[in-house]
Amino acid sequence: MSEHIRISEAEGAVMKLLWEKEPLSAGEIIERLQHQTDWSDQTIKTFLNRLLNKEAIRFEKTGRTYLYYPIVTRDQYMKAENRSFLNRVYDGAVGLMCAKFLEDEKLSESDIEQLQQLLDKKRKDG
Amino acid sequence: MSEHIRISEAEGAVMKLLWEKEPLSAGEIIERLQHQTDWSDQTIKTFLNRLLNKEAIRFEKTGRTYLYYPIVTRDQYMKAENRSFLNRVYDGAVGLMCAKFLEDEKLSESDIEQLQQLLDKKRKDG
DNA sequence: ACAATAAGATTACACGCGTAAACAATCCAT
DNA sequence: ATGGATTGTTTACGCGTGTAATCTTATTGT
Repeated sequence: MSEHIRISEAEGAVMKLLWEKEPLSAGEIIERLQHQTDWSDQTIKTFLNRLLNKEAIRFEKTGRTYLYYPIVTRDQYMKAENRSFLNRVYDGAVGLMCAKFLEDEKLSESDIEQLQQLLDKKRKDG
Repeated sequence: MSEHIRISEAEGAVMKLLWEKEPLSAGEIIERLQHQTDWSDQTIKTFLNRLLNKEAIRFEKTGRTYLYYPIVTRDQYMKAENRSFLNRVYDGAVGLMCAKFLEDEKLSESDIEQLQQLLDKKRKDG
């Protein structure tokens, strides 16, 4: 069942673009990525192809241009990555993990408030 | 300068043992890991060797037995993994990441309380 | 002292991924 | 219709990793 599609880091960069705006043509994807990275167009095409093979994205051929759409959602991706990270590094100990992040990373005021609200809600009906 | 030692998932399992109790002999490490995994002893020896080469661990030869010690600390490891995960998946957005974890994962009462205290403290003197 | 055993070192191999060149197919412009 | 440009497909290659067999060296029992 859907056999746990694994999206690599570089492939993730492509997916992020498609999650922002869908669909995108190969040209658009290449252009945007070349602003952020130093990948050649061929390299980016490779990633598109691998994502197609993994069925993480699909395309629709409208006349001359291929338009790409994500199949895997950002939410699915984040959830899967979270799980594997949490288990790999923290053996599933969410509390420890969050604590470590809060300890090391800078959070804005609004981040903090937002998290406090989430925690409150979780305490009530979690 | 310490050139960012990258510890793989399987190697991480070895490190975790050494972070729990230090030092350990190869035999002890092999025995413990074979309870948790289905790796052969040779496989585990490979990981020990790679960790030695990466200088993530070291050993002391006391008579016949090699005793292994971690060089990289658990804290260094968690910090590095956190950073790379945060950037890879969330482009550095800690708030978003924590929110996603809180949304998807179960936290115990005490986890929640602990985190709330951390957030309080962070808001004050962060 | 020597054979058996144990422990570490070396070598191996397939697969995913980052990286990209080479090749093929399609379409526009002339 | 044809050649160049565009875009997609195939092939390639080195490195890290999971997986382990084999080789070497050291230790220990007899």
